[in-house]
Amino acid sequence: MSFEEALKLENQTCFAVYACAKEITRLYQPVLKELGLTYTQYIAMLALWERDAVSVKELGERLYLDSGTLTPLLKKLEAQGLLTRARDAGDERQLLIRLSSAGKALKEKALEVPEKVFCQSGVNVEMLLKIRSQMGELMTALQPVGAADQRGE
Amino acid sequence: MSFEEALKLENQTCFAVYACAKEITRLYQPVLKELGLTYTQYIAMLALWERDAVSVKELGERLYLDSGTLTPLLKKLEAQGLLTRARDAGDERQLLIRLSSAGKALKEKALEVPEKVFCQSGVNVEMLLKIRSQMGELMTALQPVGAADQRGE
DNA sequence: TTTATTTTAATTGCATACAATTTAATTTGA
DNA sequence: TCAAATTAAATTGTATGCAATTAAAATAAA
Repeated sequence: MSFEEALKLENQTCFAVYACAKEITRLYQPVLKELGLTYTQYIAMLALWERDAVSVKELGERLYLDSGTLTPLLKKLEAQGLLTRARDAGDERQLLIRLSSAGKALKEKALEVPEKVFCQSGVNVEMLLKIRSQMGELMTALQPVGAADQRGE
Repeated sequence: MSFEEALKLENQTCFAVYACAKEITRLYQPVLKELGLTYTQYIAMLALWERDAVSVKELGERLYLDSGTLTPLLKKLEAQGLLTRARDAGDERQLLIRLSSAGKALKEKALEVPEKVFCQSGVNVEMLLKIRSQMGELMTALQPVGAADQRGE
């Protein structure tokens, strides 16, 4: 591919992924609105439904988000009564996020989200699974770059 | 897959794409910093290098961005001297975006961006092409949903 | 122990994103 | 023609997203 071709928008894999990510969150939006959640709030709740009483740091590592994003987001979820934020008694640096009963209860309503979104999309299961595995491959291919610093390389 | 499994973070294709998109822009960031551009500004310039003197609307359709995002972004690029913003004489509603000589000249420096980013990533060409075509498929599968309104369905 | 370093969140500042509304210009229709 | 509807940007308001800095707490090291 020529340098010229390499700059065309339609040839950018980065743009394809970027555009898809936005389109996907757009698809979720109306469904999540029924739960009173934004997309980012939804994935935060997904993480908490899997593992409760975690620190902001752990949550951030799982969601690839830092405290700059999570602190205000978690404050909003706290204001909605879905979770509590309290310092860890053993290590006051850490803030433990715990689901409230309302937060746990919301999971029941969320159970139908994946199917609803899937039905609204024109995607079949095979494509979905293929994409997920491919994104996983891509992520592991990209991650070492940033992770090298942490390992001191 | 059970409803329970369907809510696990690692099973979310949406999250996989969302996380990859962020990781990709992170990868571009240091390379684009040398050009004085953010990722979104970069894809806007890519579009303009392909076709100059376009309206905000046309640019928005190609980038999947609306005027709420583009107006401030284009004002910044104008302030950097990369483009001009002027109403279309034929239709005063439209704002025509035109590259300045500096904006056109920047393309030369940008020619090496794709390769630089590619080399920094641990991705091979095959994976890249496969992902791009898959994202294209996904986009067309998702687009009809939103596009139906425009077609009046 | 007591200072230096590290760790964890919060904060600050900047740049998106996008829904909803507003404004100005153009086109449609009665 | 001229009011109604439509279109294109800009604006407003809310919610991310992240780099960089700050503050507080814990750990390491001298």
